[in-house]
Amino acid sequence: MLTNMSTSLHHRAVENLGTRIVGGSLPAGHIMLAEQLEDELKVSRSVVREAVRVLQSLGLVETTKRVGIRVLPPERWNPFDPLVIRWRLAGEGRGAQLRSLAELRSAVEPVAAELAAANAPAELRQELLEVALAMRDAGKAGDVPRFLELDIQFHSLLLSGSGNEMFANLVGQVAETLTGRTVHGLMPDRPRDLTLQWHLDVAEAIFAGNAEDARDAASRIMRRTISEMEPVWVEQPRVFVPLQRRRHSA
Amino acid sequence: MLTNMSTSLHHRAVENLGTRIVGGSLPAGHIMLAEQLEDELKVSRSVVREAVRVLQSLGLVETTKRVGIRVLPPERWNPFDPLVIRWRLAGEGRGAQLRSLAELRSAVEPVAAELAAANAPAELRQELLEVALAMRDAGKAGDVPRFLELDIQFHSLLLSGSGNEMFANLVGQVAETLTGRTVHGLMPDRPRDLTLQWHLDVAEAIFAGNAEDARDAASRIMRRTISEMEPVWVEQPRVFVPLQRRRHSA
DNA sequence: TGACACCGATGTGTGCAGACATCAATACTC
DNA sequence: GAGTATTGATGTCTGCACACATCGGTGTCA
Repeated sequence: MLTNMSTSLHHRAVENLGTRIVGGSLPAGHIMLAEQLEDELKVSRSVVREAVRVLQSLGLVETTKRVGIRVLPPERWNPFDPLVIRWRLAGEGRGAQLRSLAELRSAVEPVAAELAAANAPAELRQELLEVALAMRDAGKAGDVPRFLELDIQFHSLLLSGSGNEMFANLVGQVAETLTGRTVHGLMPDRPRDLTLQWHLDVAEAIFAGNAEDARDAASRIMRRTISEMEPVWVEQPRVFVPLQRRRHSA
Repeated sequence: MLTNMSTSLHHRAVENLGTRIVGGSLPAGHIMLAEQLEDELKVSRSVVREAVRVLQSLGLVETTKRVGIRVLPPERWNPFDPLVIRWRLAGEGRGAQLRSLAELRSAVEPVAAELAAANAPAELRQELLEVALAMRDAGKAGDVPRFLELDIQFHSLLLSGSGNEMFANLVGQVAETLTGRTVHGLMPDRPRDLTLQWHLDVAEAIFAGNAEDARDAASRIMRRTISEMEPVWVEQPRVFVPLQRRRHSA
């Protein structure tokens, strides 16, 4: 072992291969041999094997005896896995990934708001309201970093408050899109008054237990968000997978 | 090695541990030792280590030197992974899992319909229309198995037609909920006329490129679906995870 | 005497090397 | 062309060395 630093070899191997596959430099159909990977990554057989097993569970590769380790096409990847999402965001697929996430958000958040209005515990409703108020203050003051932080917190609370663990799990991805939007300079210098008001509307409706209003206000935020972000993914080709048989994975 | 049959040792090890963890017989915080797992599963270290690595990538366990392999609480599991979903559906969490999936569907399908109306290729729109018509026939004839098959095909086409790979990836899970609903005897002997009509409405709106109508009709289907399935998950406690820091996974 | 900081022993995951088993694609035989 | 043998890759097992977090003992100081 030559250079060991803070991250395990396994981790680095997964990261290396995952990035290259998702990034496209290892195209679908490309075949690698375990032994070749040992040489290339300068690690032992066990490290390679454990890494390949993980990539296999993500749907990035499959192994066949007498053939080797075959890179699978994107349709086979698990698009919900945090690793895959991160790798896509870091590479060529960034635009398409941001669009997918934004569309997913636009679908989920209104329903999450609806569920939160019906089910969220009292403290969470209270906190949501406070965050919305703080967002308004930070927004009107033009404090962009603070606003971003509160924005993430708001949408995290919303998703958690739904009581749906799948929704709650999207917190990380939503944070990613929100920061990405700011980093890409897609946010106006000072959040629009309407946006601030809609966030307050969501929080108040949830606080009051009004599911329909919460959903409608959240929908408005999502529509605005989508329209603001569209410039990022213009001309990203959509992929229509022609009714493939889904495996049970493995 | 005593009994080797059709599935690899690795696969069986993952399946064994995954089922037990998700099923609850290995509770959060429980600590296992690699050596102990070798004895228990009657496999070698390499098999155990590769299996543990996969479970780690799913968020089911974490490993710590000098401590062992620790089972993680459900909030840490990746709720979107097909394996985790399958294990949950097979065990105690079945009700809660079905609810989560149904809520996710109810969020996603209307947006998918909207996107399909705007983007789907012509052949897919055509096929969707034909399937909807066939559903009507099978429904009126009271042919339940045929109807289920077409229903799955309809919703699969809808999700694929959105051109969003995350939506498209939900096909398997949606099929699971649809069959589950039928198996659990939650379907009326003969699908309601309104349901059949709404499916046709969705197909026609998408065919005509009318996004709003497609979304509204899909929403109606989803509301009906939720209300029909609610009996399955009555009294399932919701979990509100209190603003936990999401790791970058690994 | 008691509390605390230090430090080494211990045990566990991590990584390595080499062997044999298994199985499917290919080549060969008839 | 069908059946069989070969071959080469992954699958599995094992013994070893290392890194390092934890625990317990020891020494110091108050």
